Amino acid sequence: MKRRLTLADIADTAGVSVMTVSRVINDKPGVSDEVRQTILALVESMGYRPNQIARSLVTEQTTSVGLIVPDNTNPFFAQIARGVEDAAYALQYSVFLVNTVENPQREFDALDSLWQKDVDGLIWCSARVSHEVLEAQISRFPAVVLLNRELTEPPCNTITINVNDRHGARQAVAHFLAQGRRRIAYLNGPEHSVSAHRRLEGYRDAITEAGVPFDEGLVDCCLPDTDSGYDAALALLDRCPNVDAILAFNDLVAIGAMQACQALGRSVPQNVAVIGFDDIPLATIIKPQLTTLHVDLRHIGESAMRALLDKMEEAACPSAILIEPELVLRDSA
Amino acid sequence: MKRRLTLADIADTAGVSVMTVSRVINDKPGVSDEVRQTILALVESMGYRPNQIARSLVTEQTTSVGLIVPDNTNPFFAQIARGVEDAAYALQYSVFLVNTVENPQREFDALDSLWQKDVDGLIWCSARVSHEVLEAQISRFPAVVLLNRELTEPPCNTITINVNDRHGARQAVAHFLAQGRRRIAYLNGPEHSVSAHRRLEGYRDAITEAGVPFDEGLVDCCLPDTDSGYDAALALLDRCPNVDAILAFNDLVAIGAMQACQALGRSVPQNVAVIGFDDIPLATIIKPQLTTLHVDLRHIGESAMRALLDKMEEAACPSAILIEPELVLRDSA
DNA sequence: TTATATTACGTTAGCGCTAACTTGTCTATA
DNA sequence: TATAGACAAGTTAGCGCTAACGTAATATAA
Repeated sequence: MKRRLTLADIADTAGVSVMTVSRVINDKPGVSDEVRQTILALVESMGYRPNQIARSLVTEQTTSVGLIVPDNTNPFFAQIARGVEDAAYALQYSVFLVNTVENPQREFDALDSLWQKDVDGLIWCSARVSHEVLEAQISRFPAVVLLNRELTEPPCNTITINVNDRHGARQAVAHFLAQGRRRIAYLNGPEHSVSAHRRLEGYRDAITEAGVPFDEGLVDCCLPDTDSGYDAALALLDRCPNVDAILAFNDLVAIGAMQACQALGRSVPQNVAVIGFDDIPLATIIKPQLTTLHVDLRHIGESAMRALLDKMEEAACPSAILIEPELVLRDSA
Repeated sequence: MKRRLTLADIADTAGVSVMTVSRVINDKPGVSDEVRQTILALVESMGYRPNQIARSLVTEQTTSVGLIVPDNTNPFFAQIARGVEDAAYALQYSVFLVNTVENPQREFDALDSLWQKDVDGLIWCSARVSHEVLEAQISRFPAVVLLNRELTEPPCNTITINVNDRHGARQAVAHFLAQGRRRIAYLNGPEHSVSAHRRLEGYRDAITEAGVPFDEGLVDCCLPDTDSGYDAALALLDRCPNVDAILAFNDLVAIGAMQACQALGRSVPQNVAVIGFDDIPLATIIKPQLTTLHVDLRHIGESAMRALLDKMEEAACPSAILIEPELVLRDSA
């Protein structure tokens, strides 16, 4: 690796001062067209690229953002990450990806490290920390987009993006009820997940409003993956054999639940109807195809990145975005 | 956001020079235990964290690496990314994630941007660029791990990690042959993929060595996703209705192929046996469960990151790692 | 005792860049 | 001709940190 070219190298060969080159590089006024062309040609032929580190030190901008997700192999977050990265590329930003793997220590370390790296903004998905920690951390960053987390008093530098989980869960339950199903179970997600709480609320409200008594035994928690969904559904069907519908926290849990039904000889949707959440690509790949609440995850990722940039440019008022999920009827319900 | 604390702030309140604080922060000798403890306590209570940007400018190290993948939503790369990030976390490094989406311009821009960000190393998956461009780019970085790409004269700063694609494809074909199948098709991946070429070689060699004539009509290319696999398989089965086995470039293509078989009324594995490649989580989720060549992707990601760090620390000799895939028999073949 | 090493600091300079100010030149206007 | 204004540069300083060197005080050796 040869020594990196600096502004001074270009300036020397062009016979001008570093500032003149800097002005050209940053497309700023105060340089004649003639000199500008000369320098531009030199930059091209010598292959000069500004050192972002040095630039960052003085401008206090790094053109990079942090993206915190629980697990990038979860298709839900993979799609969001893809959307964020696509938008970041278009906006000339770089993305630090960090997994928390549902581990508080690692989430904390992630925040610390991103802060030390001086990111211009942070997209924080499914923060599991307490309210106080959340606010304290947010205040350390210039701008933050919070996904799947509400804030009673959102700071100026923050945007929240939430899926209308309550409404989504209600739609699913309404669909079950319309089919005449009454023993409707809910396999919920992680205990500290905000989405999980909201979906549970929607489920309970829809059930009770329809005059069906809420039965704690029909609700259980599990991790948001296929295996956990499988285990939880197995236990559920053992405990309450007359269940005729399962709403799942997300598509992965729904798929696990369908597999459990099949393993127990219950056919889907005849004996047990299943509805998932998110509409990940897998939903149309498995058989029976999964009825689910569609959310355009890639779009959410892109919006998150673009909204973050807006906040970075002018930390105006706080703002909240609510995404409406849409029930997509397929084969499982 | 309040002003960031600097070394000088700590030094002032401690009544020492910045260098003394710097020595303590970096755990270097030349400070008495007493002063060291005082400063450590101050750092703790004031919540000081060094500014990585400033540190990077002088040390020319950023403790961050770049990870280039075609598409992070592809489970193959998602698993690898997860492995890389896990190892990076353990090693106190941060990871820039960049997608190329099979777009040469974007791949080029990604490299440029990572270079400007001064990453300490680069993990480059499935590089699609020409040999010359590859070598030129590698020479710009302190250390590079190349995944799925071979190098005739690997530079000192490079490690290549490859899956033994030829052997994998041979195993699959051998399994088909042992079952008495003779009309064995191969749905290959992207044209510029090195893995695709190697798997094709393994397929052809195994076929011809068994005395079965190689038939070009039984080979086709497609993008490495389910939809493309579906379309390609549909066309294939239309062209050559007597196909009795399909080897797919990867699991996603294999799943698309299975769906195409089902759509055409061909049962898997009775009429057509299917074998995939990679063993992504999906392989055990779909029905029939996919027989495939298992590769421990997460482990590859972790190894890549650790190997990269080794290279960064001492750019000794070049090295190459070869991963042996293992045929996992399930239901599809 | 004097010469030499060792320890525990402090001082200076500079990484590559940009913000803010200064200087010089040319032109337009009274 | 004098004078202000516009433009095209150059000069200076500093972002926060660390490498390299300097220095004073103490410890060790001859």
